[in-house]
Amino acid sequence: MDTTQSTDQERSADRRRRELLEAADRVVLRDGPGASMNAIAAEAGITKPILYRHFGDKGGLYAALAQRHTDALLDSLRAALDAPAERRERVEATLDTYLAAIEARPQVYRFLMHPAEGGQPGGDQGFDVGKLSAPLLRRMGEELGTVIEERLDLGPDSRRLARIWGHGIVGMMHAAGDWWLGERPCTRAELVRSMADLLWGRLAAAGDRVGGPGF
Amino acid sequence: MDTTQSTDQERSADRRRRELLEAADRVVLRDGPGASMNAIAAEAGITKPILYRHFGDKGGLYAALAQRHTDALLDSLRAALDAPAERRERVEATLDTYLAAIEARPQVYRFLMHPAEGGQPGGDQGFDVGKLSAPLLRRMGEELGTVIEERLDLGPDSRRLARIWGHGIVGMMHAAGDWWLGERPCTRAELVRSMADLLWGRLAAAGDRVGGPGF
DNA sequence: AGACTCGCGTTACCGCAGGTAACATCTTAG
DNA sequence: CTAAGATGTTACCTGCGGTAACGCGAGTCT
Repeated sequence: MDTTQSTDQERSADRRRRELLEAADRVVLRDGPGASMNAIAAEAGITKPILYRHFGDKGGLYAALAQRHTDALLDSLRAALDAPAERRERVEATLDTYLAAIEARPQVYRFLMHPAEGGQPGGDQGFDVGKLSAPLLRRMGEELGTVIEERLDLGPDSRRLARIWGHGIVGMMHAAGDWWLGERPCTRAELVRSMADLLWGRLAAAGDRVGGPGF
Repeated sequence: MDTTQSTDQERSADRRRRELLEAADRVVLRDGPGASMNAIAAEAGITKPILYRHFGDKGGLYAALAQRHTDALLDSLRAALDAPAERRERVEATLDTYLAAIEARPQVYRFLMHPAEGGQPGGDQGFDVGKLSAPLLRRMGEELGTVIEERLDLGPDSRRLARIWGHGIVGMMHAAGDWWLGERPCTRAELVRSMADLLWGRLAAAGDRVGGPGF
């Protein structure tokens, strides 16, 4: 009945859990975001119900996997953000870190980016709009927002402003990165510089083109 | 055999197509992005195979639906972008237009945003990373990039820069909007202002907070 | 008129995915 | 030796995307 002497079994369960997650990782890396539970179970050398015992449902496995990668990526990003350098340099390093990560393992990040679909037939209608849209993006946005708020002096509304900017910048990074991955229109460094330029207000500062639209 | 006298049937087919799309629209509006083909067919008062005859597969219906909304939204955005006003005002109007749209019909835009999942079992493995990720986002990004390039004088690399910025800004808008829809941390106007501030370089211009991190 | 095609629509089915119930087994405690 | 409980299995259910095969009414050709 007591909960104190379960260390042994918990250890074992945790180890299995990690093994399963690593297997899932391999499958996702190979098959992309559409990896099926069957495939993951097979890769782990077991069968489906075990996966479900460990993770509840596919969303659970998704969440666990997402947390692993999100943690890892966030650590890298934090390191870039905390580097002792000029702000511009830190921002560029952060952007580059993110892009390097998605460039190295695109399948994984494609898997992480979109929602779990959900849609239980018998259950609720699910009006929680965008509630659990993309965990990685959300966490990155929050994190970046926190960092911005910690580091910068933004006046009275700093909290709100920082969070908005956090999510906004992450979204910019993500969308531009996704597009860049598909089309490869330039080098990573160029992309980084261009995005930093955008954040540095070059859009606002640029001159109008001569001969405007029609008039 | 000839292809000239098919106007009548084409009219009819087009009308049915439109009806089906409107039905699909209603269902997506009600059931969210997980709307099933069966549900859509039922809503339209017909059965599945007809949908497949008209749209090929779910991706086809998805594409058709996406095009409708994307066209409509892009028209609104172009209008905001083309308004005879200061650049800052136009940017704010554009952001606000987008946010108003997703606020008005969140389900629809949630449906539009994420990929079709794909994953044909017998066919290719699908290594086209992010190729067809989110049509709406991509089109908006391209469109905005074009507009930026047309309007602004950005020096030698204007084409590349404009496209990057287009996709980046759209991503920012999307991510911040998605987060805002879920949490509603502030009014729409505040969000718009904050994002415009970001684009106007306030991040770069802000002062460091007194007493930095640990040192 | 009668046969022929052809667009529109149906029922019934396949394969596969997520998810579960029920059974088998191996270890460990008393 | 027996009882409990984790570990793993097979076999199954549901629902979805997608398809094949058939039914039917309207125009067309001879």
